[in-house]
Amino acid sequence: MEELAKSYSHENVEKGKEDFWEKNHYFEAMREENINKPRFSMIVPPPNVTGILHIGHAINTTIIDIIARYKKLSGFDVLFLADMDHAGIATQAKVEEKLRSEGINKYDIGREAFLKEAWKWKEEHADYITKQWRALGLSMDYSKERFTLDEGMQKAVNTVFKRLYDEGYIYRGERIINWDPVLKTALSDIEVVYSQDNGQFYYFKYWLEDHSRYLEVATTRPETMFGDTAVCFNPNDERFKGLEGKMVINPCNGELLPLLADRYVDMEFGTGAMKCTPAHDPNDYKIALRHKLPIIKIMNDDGTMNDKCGIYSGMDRFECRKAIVKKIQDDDNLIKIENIVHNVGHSERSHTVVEPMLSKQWFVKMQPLAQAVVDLQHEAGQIEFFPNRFANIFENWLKNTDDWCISRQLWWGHRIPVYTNKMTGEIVCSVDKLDNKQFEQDPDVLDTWFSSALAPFAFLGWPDLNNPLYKRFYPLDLMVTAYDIIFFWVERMAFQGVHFTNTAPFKKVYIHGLVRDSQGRKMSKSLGNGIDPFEVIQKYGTDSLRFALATGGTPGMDVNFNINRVEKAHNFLNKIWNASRYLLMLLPNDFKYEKPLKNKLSIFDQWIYNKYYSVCKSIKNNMDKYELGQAAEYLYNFIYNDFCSQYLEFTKISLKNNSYEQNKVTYNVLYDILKNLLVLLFPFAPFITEEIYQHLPQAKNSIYEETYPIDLDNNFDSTDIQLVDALIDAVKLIRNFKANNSLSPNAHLRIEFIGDIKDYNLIKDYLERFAFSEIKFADHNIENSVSFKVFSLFISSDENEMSDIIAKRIEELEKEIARSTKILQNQNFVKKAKPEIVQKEKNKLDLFVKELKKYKK
RNA sequence: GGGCGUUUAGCUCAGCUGGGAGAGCAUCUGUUUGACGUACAGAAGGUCAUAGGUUCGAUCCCUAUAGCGCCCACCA
Repeated sequence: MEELAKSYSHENVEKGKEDFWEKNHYFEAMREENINKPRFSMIVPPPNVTGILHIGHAINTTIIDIIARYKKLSGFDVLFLADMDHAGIATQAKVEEKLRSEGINKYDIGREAFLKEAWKWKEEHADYITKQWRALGLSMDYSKERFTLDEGMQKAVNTVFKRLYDEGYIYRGERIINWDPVLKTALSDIEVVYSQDNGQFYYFKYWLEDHSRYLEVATTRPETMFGDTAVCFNPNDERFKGLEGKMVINPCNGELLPLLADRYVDMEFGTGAMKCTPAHDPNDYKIALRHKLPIIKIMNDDGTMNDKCGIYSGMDRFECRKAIVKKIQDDDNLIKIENIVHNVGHSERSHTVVEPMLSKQWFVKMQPLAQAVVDLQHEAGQIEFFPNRFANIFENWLKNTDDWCISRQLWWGHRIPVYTNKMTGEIVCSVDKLDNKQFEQDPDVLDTWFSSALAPFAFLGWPDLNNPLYKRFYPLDLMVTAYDIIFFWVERMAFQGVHFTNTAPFKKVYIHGLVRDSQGRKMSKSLGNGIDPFEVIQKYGTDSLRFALATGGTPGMDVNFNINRVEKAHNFLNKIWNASRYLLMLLPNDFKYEKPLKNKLSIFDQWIYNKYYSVCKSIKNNMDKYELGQAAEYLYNFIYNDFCSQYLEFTKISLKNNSYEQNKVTYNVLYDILKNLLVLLFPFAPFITEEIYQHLPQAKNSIYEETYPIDLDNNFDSTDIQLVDALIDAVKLIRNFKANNSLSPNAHLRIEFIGDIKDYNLIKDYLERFAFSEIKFADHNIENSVSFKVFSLFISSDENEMSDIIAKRIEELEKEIARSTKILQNQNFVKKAKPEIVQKEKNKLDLFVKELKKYKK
């Protein structure tokens, strides 16, 4: 057997493992040998094919992968599906940019040629993403990889569209939408990001037609004044009594505007008089409908003013704002300019200021569809959120959401499957493509999220209900995603799933937080505080990054990424590496594992098994709750402290002193526990555990073929276990004592040990070795046999020193006794506290008193 | 305006059903102990944001307050 290298090198360990696993089909779901196992299914939130995976992807995929590997070793047939998103707007913007840099305008080459370019882009970037996935150590099923724009998805999307269209849930209508003048497309409400921007509030004079007086009207957007068709005030506003129906002069163009009263206007805000621009403000639009006002669009798609704006036509909207203010000022109609901070909507993608605009678009009528999800939640509680608080956020959104604008004025995406008959003008929605000689297809494409919403079922083969993948793995068992795409994705998957498959598309949703920098700031290019996961991997390895990400925080909470944590993880892995190396050095060449007989186990063996079994239980409990950080913490502490610091050290004594026959037991225990520790750690750090595993005697082809330890029998003599705990405490006390008294750590002390002694020699050796002290056992078989916890009596050769120490100890004991007595004298405590708590306290007091007696006799 | 989260050691964070406050890093002291100096042994460091309440008992439950952060809505 090849030996483990002297020191842990993540480069060597991680090289080639993904290939090995993949070649051996460990990542594939629905292999014949697994078909009788219970299933567990997840998909990765499809990353955009725009390119680079960031630390946010890393935490998301790491969580999913840990669960996938855990489930796999727990005996499930796991589907962890690889997929990517065509990311309409984002990708199109990138491709356009690339073409521009080559001096190509997309309109010159046309739609078809542009799409060819986009597909080329997709192929290149998909390759790169796959490489990154593999670097992150993901165990996705690549053989079933899907893309939101692949053939199957086209069919699914068109099927969904047509059904919603036929059922009246999709309609085309003219409404105020959010327009991105840079990308020249409509956006949905949630693609608009609001920020508190500095701005100006302009107060203008609106003269009455007869010039008898003027009204003050304030606006933040003077450039829209060409689109004004009224000035409004609240009907209860005394200031404007009797003015309704009169006309005022629009100071930007001299045209007359009616004054009208509408409840919408807030008397407290601004001047109480509001200009109404129906084509460029959703509220104004509603007012216009109520009062049948004309609706005038005054802007082009690129954010320049259109021909309704006289001399300003063709001017950029912000230039126009300045120009109009200047003109009004020159006309002496400017009253004042106030600096304000107000909420301004920006495009999520281009970051430009979004222009609300009247536009004919396709919409999904959300209320009935959303309500179906809410109803299902209430009836069956189908989707379980973790952490639970996100369930309310999820539901509130569904209850309040508006219609969803799904059409985008782009080329890259699912083209809307609606056609106009060129001859008859008839509108036809069709799943299959219609002949373009006879029919003209709607030029727009669908919002990317429209297709990714179908992912849970469409990626599994829907609408083919007989697809084996769909039959076996739908609905998904778990969806893992960050809270920032609950509205974009989780909600929409939910309503589409419920509508088309009559069930929630996933049973459970695990929501994790965002990764921030070590000071909790959002990572951003301008701050230069971004963490590139692949740089971290290069330096510390994937295993370390994974472990750090899994233990860095708690579910639902943002993680402040601290490189210290990765270093800690790396040191931890090094620790296991070396512990394993030590063990492999020990084991005889012909070692064959035999389950050690219980009655052959030493007190130390029993002790470690006991700790091991209980830690297994805690780990499994937490893994099942997806409390990965908690599970990893248990594992970390067990490996560092119980296994390495304590048990490995114990074995050094017995291995030195015992016969080969006895040592065989120790070898078996060591082997057994180490092997299972590798299995427990495997989900978090798959590479190093696989590497070590393959060096173990009797290793199978891969650690993948091991099973997660479960159903362990933990029936040991608690007295023996307490004894070892007591020994550990004793060593601590002695070391502590030496340090506090400026004695060298290996200074010899004579120690009297009080308690019922079983493995006399072992204990003696142990204490001599780890406490460097001679042991004298006093009161062998004294009256109580459980007093292992407290037994320390130090005897140094120096009598004075000794009395100091005893005095200190007595003081301590008296304090403890006082505390315990006080609690126990409280009748309410004795009456009302749980009996085991009371008993615990009594036992403690008992021990303290007994120890004190020893010193005082 | 509505909702949510958070406040624990110098820093980054754990703390699962209420029963003597934990880790890693940083700091200080010591150590060629049978794998590991990427280590080992130890020390120091906390009014668990504040004020009330419930309870025999509160970091944990309730109420208020404050700081920090997020989400939704949105006023021209």
